Amino acid sequence: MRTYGQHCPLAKTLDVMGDRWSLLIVRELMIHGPSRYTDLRNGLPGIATNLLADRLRELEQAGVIRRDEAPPPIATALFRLTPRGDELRDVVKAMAQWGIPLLLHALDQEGEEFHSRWLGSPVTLYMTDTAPDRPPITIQVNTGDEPMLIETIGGAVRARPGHDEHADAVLSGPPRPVIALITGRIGLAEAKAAGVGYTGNLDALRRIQPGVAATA
Amino acid sequence: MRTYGQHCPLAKTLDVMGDRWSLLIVRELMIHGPSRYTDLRNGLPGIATNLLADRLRELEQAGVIRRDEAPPPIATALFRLTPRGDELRDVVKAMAQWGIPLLLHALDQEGEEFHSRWLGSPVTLYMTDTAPDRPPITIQVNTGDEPMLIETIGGAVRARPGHDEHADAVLSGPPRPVIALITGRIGLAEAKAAGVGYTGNLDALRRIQPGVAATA
DNA sequence: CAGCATCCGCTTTGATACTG
DNA sequence: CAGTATCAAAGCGGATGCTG
Repeated sequence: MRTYGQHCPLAKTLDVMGDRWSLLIVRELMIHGPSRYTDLRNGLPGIATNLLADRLRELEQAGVIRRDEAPPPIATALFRLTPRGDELRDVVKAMAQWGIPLLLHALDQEGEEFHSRWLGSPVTLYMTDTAPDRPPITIQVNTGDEPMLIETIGGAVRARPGHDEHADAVLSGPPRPVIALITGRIGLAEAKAAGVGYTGNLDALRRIQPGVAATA
Repeated sequence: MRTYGQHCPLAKTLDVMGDRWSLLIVRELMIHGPSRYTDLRNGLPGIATNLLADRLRELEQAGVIRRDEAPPPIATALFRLTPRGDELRDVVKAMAQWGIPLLLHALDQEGEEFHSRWLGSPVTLYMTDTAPDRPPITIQVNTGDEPMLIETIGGAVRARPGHDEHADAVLSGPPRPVIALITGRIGLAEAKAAGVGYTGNLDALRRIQPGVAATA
């Protein structure tokens, strides 16, 4: 293993998690929960198969993930985060937050080929339900190629394709201002000016945006 | 530039900051402020000179750092974080926090060659003065090869070699439990059992430990 | 087919030497 | 001091093949 050889906590973390793909593997496990080798492969387009195997070994050795062999009859191994691996959530969140402007900028650049499912990463990585004890909420988002639902579930926030007649709020408009509004980069007024329409109660949105930092 | 090609804010951040040394350069600028090329080189033992030059170019292009040419007479360029670069503080902090156990583990392993100056990274990266409006505090730490002072200054926390007769508190003992106590991994009772002695008021310590997360 | 290991060409990194 | 130039070694991406 190549290390920085520095007695610094940041350098130590990079010694373990600084290799290419490592943090993205952790992201996959955070978003989707325990996953098979192939699930990870599908979620990480471009990774070489040997690299994925290498990384999984290294992360297991570092105590970040665990490989659970499934029971003998059916059986394919499942990879899941250890508690120690789950503690990387703050790291992933901080990096995801920093990346939101890059994401918005990329949307401006790369033509019109936006897929609604891309909402998944910003939402799941970046948002937390700050009031998990209150009734769950659902926000429907109409942007891009298919409607998406943003839902709270057990303190976390998920996004999945779908629609719901009884959503607490409905957002519609071009991807860029919609994402900027969702992630709190712009306010409602600015979003409206950029073509975002909504119905329902947007307090629901405020509940799942960062700000209060309910992680601690 | 090699990118992951994913529409995910984490992947976008890694596209920019995921290369080897990049985050450590940012760390140097966070700890020491605007720095010359040689200062960075000294703070990053092992980096190849061409890599440092490459990274500085890339980070400048990404808007993370700025290169300020000094005025014509004297003159050597200074590198400093842009506001956008300074926003990486949460990322660095989260990674540093995750790395504390690795640091402690490394101290157990690597013989007795501990240098007190290594306190610098954990302290500066990991701690924040949660009460910057109150009078500054000073904690003297006697561990390793030379006494260190931990001081609050303008909301930040620094560590530097030195001693102060009038420090608010004095900690003494073996490096491992001292660091664990400082970073809040263990409590006072456990630290005492591990050979840590103290005089003065340890409330000062509590003021600069994480917990309340005064970053937002 | 899932879960790798192997081989190969390319890119990135590391160590050192050299220059304005 | 602040880099550039050079070259070997390591890491990575892609394809392929092997094993249950």
